Amino acid sequence: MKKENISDAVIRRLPRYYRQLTDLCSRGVIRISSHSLGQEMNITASQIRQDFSCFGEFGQQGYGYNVEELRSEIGHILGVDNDHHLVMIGVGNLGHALLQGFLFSQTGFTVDAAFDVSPAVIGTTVNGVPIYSLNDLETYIQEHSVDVVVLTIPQSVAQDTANRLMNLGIKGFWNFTNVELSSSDPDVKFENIHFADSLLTLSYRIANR
Amino acid sequence: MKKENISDAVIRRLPRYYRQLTDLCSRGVIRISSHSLGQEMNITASQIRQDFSCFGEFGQQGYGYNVEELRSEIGHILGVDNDHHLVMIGVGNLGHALLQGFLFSQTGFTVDAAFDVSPAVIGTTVNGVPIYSLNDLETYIQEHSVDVVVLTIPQSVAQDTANRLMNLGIKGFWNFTNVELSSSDPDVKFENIHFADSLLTLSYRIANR
DNA sequence: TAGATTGTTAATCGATTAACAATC
DNA sequence: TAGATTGTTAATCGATTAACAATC
Repeated sequence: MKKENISDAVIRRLPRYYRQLTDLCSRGVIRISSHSLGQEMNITASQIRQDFSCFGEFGQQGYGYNVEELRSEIGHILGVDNDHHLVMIGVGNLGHALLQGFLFSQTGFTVDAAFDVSPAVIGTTVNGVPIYSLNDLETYIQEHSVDVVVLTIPQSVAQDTANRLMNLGIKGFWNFTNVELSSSDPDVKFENIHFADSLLTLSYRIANR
Repeated sequence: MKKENISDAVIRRLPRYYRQLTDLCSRGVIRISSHSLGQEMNITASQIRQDFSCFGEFGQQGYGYNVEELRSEIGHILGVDNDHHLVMIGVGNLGHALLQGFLFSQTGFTVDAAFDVSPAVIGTTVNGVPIYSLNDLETYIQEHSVDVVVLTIPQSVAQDTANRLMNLGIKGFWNFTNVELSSSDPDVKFENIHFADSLLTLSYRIANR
């Protein structure tokens, strides 16, 4: 039975399922049961069936799940075939590294442009992505369809820049600044990568085993 | 009452508390109640008191918490004053960006060395951190105390490299490869930064609001 | 003292796990 | 058909929230 409200915990497991299924595909596995999938992922079979059942009926009794079909269903749920468009704000070391190394296309995103304040990079291209002046942001956003912005800018300007982008109608933020961004509009979504938080939890766990 | 088993959910909130308290400190706030802290962080006062009570009694009835003191207590719990030592494996775009931009010292870590296979970077220094050949890994680890390694290497060599490091006794992995690493030793801790997983959850949420 | 706020116990809520009828 | 495995309902477990006596 499809559910109305999907919990955050379920959503966060979806990319892991997708990753595991992609791996199974590449290993040539055709079908898999919730039990075997659970063994590989350290998740109970019950949870797997519960999770999938939030979105539909993808399996077959007595058989299990077709790997390729299930992968494609979960990809669809995650929106990898939605042709999302993205621009990057801030092309410092980290922004540069993402443009060079992160496979945006594998998650269904196209990077159309990047913006920075430094004359040294404005007008150049990184991995095929043109870098414009942050002064041209308003014009650009009004003329293009942008689903998500990546914030790879200094902490100090994070909330201000986010506000500027929200005023332009941006509703998806992939936030790499170590700042908790917020909005009064519940339709605006923030996804944070907090490096420091992550390393601190590791610090805690190596000190408390 | 101090608890024996701290749940993962609590641990993951600690760095956020630490961040918020650092901010309060810098704003000159001296004391705060669980209620006001909760308002600022969008957490119930109950949860805050529950969380803190896992580790001790840091507040005072009728007063609340001393911001600076509480910050220091939580920092101590997280291990920021433990003088953890860290080496980086793989100095590509991302490794480079982290060495240049991430403030390791703010989380109590010292980066002593980095390793790579590329002759172009071996022997050089990035932000004061010497880059050695991956061939010298064994010797180095045996001669130095290393608490955590950062894995910023290609997916394809992730698990093998991790195994090699585990054999050398490394028990803390900050893993930036999009691979689920595992170990049979429960004392080995992995903390993953899965960029793709993060962006996919954002993709899901902008498509389903 | 009176008001505020803690730490903790009890109640509620939600998520995970177990069980099982349905059925391929 | 018999065995396997699903989707779903019920039971359990754990985490969050509410309530309150203790006390600064």
